[in-house]
Amino acid sequence: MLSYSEENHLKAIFHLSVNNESGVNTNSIASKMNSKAPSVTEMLKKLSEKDLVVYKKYQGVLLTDFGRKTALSVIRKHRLWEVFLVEKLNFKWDEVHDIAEQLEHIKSEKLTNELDKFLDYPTKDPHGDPIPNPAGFIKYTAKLVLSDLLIGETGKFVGVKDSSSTFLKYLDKREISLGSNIKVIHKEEFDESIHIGLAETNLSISVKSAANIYVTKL
Amino acid sequence: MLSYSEENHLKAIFHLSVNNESGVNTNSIASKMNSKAPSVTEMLKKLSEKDLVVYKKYQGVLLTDFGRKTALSVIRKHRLWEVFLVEKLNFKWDEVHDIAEQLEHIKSEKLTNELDKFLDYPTKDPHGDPIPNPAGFIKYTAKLVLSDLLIGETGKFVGVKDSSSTFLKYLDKREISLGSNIKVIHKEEFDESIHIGLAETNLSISVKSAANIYVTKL
DNA sequence: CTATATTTTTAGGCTAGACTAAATTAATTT
DNA sequence: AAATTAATTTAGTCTAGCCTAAAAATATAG
Repeated sequence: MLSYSEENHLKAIFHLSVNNESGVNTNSIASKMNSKAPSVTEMLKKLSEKDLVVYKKYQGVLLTDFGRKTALSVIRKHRLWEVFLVEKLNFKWDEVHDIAEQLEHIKSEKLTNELDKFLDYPTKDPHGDPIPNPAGFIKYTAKLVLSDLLIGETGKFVGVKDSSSTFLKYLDKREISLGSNIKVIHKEEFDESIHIGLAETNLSISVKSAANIYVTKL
Repeated sequence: MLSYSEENHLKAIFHLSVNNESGVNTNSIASKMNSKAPSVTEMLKKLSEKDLVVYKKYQGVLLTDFGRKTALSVIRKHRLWEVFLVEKLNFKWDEVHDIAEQLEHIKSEKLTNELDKFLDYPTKDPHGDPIPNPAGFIKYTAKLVLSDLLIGETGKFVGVKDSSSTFLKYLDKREISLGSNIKVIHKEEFDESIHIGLAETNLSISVKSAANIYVTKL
């Protein structure tokens, strides 16, 4: 039985492992966990004992298959609960993260699988992130970002990179919501800001924002 | 922000306070918590610091109004989650306790209240126990037990005193379920066992079982 | 009303998980 | 390639929550 802290470290390592085949740094884990490097080192030793990670002093850390599966089970729960909160309990997509951080640690396989069924086997969470299946398989889709589109192209808004509450509220205010079609009308040379067309309105957003918006080309 | 352990101690004290106006014993709390007396003493000091209980050395402990409200908020969450598990996720009433013990500590008032709304404001949990309202008000109903009924009387099964999984399974096997009408047909003098009539069948149960079955007289 | 038994508290120890400060290893610069 | 900088680990400390054993207070019995 893993502790919350162990599960959270596994999750952090999992997220940092993406595009990082060579081993995850102690410091990057600490910063993701809002803790300090010595706490991480200690935890890595423990996770290594339990065969959840492969850890060699000063060499960074990687998940074992077992560790990866465990991390994905936590992520699965997190994302299922997010769907539950938005679909069933009227939460907005910017309100669900902190609660899901708590719910993801509830231990009951039956609960997770019944929840999955109750929600009709969703494949994505409210931010567009894929939900791992019970076996720990996760279906990644190639990630294109709004700022990658050329002038004249249209993309469907399928997810956000940074799902901080402030960014999500920013999108809500501008009525840019998951599933909308977004057309790139013009790119400003001066500041690289992008003029976009939505169903009803046109507006201008910064590159920084555009780089946070995942789209699929239409 | 209270810890799980603090919340669990408050809950234990609350349950032990019923029919115990004069103060709850350290040992009884320890036994309910599966811990030892010194751990309880330490916790009582802390809860007292936080004005959740009134505690005087060697004199037992009682909840303050604030402590009582806090305990009821945890109990409210516990029971709402139990309803959710049974009504929405196909759990049996004997399977929900351990999971609700985890879910009851999730911190989000909005979550609790939205869940309440989603479940259509239930007043009882799957074992017939009343669900406190958001203000911490709990509506007790006078508790009559099947073994209190006289021969010829019929009661409606509204709850169980001991909700251990073994007892609940015992009831399921005999198809005695919440809401059933139960008629007392005969009481055996020898062993005080009770012959009862259900919708379809008649059967005989022990006094011990009958004393665990709450009914309202019809 | 003393003596014994029971209950509760104190004293001191342990583990998990965090931390700071210091030491060590690795990486980078010149 | 040595020196400096950065990253990581070790050493030692702290708190929460638990424990056992011993001491103290209360309750019970003769």
